[in-house]
Amino acid sequence: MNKAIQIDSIDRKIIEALQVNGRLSSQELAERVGSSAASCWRRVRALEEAGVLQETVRLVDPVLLGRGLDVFCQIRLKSQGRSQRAVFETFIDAQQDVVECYSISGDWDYLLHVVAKDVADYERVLMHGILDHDAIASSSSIFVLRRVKHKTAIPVHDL
Amino acid sequence: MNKAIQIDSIDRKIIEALQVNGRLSSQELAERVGSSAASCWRRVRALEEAGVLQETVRLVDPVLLGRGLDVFCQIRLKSQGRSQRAVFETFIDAQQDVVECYSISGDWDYLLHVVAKDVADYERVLMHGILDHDAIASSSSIFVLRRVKHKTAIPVHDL
DNA sequence: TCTGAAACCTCTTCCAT
DNA sequence: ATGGAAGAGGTTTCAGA
Repeated sequence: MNKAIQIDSIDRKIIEALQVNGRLSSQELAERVGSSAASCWRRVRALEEAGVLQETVRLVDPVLLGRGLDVFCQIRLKSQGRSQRAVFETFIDAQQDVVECYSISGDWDYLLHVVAKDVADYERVLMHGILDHDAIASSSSIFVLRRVKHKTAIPVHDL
Repeated sequence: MNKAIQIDSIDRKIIEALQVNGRLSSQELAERVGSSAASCWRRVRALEEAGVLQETVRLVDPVLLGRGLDVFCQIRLKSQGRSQRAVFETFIDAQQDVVECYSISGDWDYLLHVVAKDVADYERVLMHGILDHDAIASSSSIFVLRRVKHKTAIPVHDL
């Protein structure tokens, strides 16, 4: 991990390919990027050690798993002190229904992405889970009507 | 795809495990869920065919790839008509820097998740990319100061 | 539904370039 | 640093019980 690395155009293609299909073998990568399997294998290992390539995960269909409601929830804390924030973040980390949490600029302190079963379930998560926390002053929920685009791959065309 | 499926507690464990590590073999899955490799392999295939298990993707470190700035951008369209929305969504789908787009309830029509290099890059993406689009009436940007939590796995403990 | 075994693929190293 | 070759080891897939 965390050894500096120089990324060339072949690395770029490897990263691009693995972000879309994390199961490609060195052989398959080699064919796509125009190199050899051994070379690709070495590059992938180097990119892993540098921390560029992280976990391989399986994506799932939330609707089929009964988690059809996405909500973004903005949170304001009573105080923005370091300890207050640390306690809140530890608390959020333990909340299974909160899949993402960002510290943000502007009127609110945090933006949460909550994955709920339905509105009733969200009410439960929010009122009897999140908002029960002492540190929270107020919140505002943005309900997702539809996922228009949902990618995990970040662009690397301009390295 | 899309054949209805009954998910039992072993399927649940398989989904849980693959959401965290998408490279687990049938053998490894079998050990974790207390079943046989062949059985796990059949279950995984059934879950894939049902559409529950989707792609396997490799996650990357955005900072090491020069994409250290996340911004959430709320968009209001000039009109919410069907064709206006369709045109906008097609446009957004083509924008590499927009990794997520949600149609939302409330004061705004869409919530975009943009991954930019830095503030100057975001200004370019927003002003000379997104806001150039005719359909947009106004926008408001929420800058991410820090990723506190960022999971791709959704909870399945309560199926 | 499981076990076992065959066929297949992949990882990993070594070596010559 | 690269590509080719090759053995060890793991994975998929299909019989047969």
